[in-house]
Amino acid sequence: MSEDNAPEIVLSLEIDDPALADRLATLLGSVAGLRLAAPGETATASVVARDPRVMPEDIALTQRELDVLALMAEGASNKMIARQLNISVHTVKFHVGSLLDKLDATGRTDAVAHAARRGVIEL
Amino acid sequence: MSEDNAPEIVLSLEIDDPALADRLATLLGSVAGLRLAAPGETATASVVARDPRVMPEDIALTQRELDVLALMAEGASNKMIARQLNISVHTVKFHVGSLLDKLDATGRTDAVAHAARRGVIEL
DNA sequence: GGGAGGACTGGCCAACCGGCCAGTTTCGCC
DNA sequence: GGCGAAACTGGCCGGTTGGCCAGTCCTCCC
Repeated sequence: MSEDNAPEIVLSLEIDDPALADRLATLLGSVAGLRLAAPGETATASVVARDPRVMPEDIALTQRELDVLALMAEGASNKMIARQLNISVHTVKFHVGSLLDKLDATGRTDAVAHAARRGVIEL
Repeated sequence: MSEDNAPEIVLSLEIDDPALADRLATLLGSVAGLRLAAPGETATASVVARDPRVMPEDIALTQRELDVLALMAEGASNKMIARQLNISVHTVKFHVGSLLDKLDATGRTDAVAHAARRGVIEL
C-alpha cells in the first residue's frame, strides 16, 4: 500500500453544536491520511450532528398507517393505495385522515414532509 | 479542561462504499478522545458518504420553481403559494406543472419526495 | 359483559389539483 | 429585428382530496 493509491480523505463538518464542531475539527485535523474540507470543497464524506430538537416523542403510528404513509411518500393516490393494500378508498381516506392528525399536517404532502423530517419514513 | 468534561465523541459510520468505510474505521478508530459507535448505539455524530448515484445532473430548476417547490414542501396549497409569492393561482399551477415534468413526478407529494431525495430541497 | 381501540366500509360534498387550451410581457442573445 | 426562455394570466373540466356523517367487525383488557 503506497501512499498514493489512498488519497487523502476529505471530510466536511456539518455540526450544529459549535463546541462539538471545534473538538472534532481539532481531533480530526491531526489524523494522517485525512483532512478537513476547505469551504466549498467537495468532500469525500461528511461528519453530521444535527440539532436533536423535536425528536423525543416518536409519533405512535399503527402498522396500517405506516403502510399508507409509505405509499403516500411514493406519490400514490388514494385509489392506488387502496388497490395496493386491498382495501377500499374510503378506508385509505380514513387512515390518511388519522395520519394528518397525528403528524399535525395540513395535507398529504405536508404529512410526508413531516414524517421524513422526524425520521418516521425514509425518502 | 480536565478529561472528564470532554467525554468521548461517539461516531457512527454511514458509508456506502465498503472500502472507504474500512479506511475511515481504521483511521478514526485510533484517534484518542473519539471512538466508533457500537451497533445500535446512539452516536454523537455520523460520518456520512452516500452513493453518488443519480446525482450528477442536477435538475435545472428556475428560481421561481424553487420558490414554489419550497412552499410545496411546507404543505402549502396553490392558493397559499399564490398569496406568498404574490402571483395568481394559475401561475402557481403553471410552475407546479413544470416541476412535475422536471422532477418526473405524478403529483405534488411525489415532487417534494423526489426533490428531497435528490437534494434539491432540504426537509 | 362492557368498554376501548384499531381496521374497515359507505354516502355526501365542497374544495383542491392537474392538465388542457389560449394569451401577454420581459429579458437576454444571435 | 427576431427568436427563445421564463414568468405570468385566464377559462374550462374531470379527477382527487379531505372532512363530515354514519355504521360493522374484530381483539385486548378491566
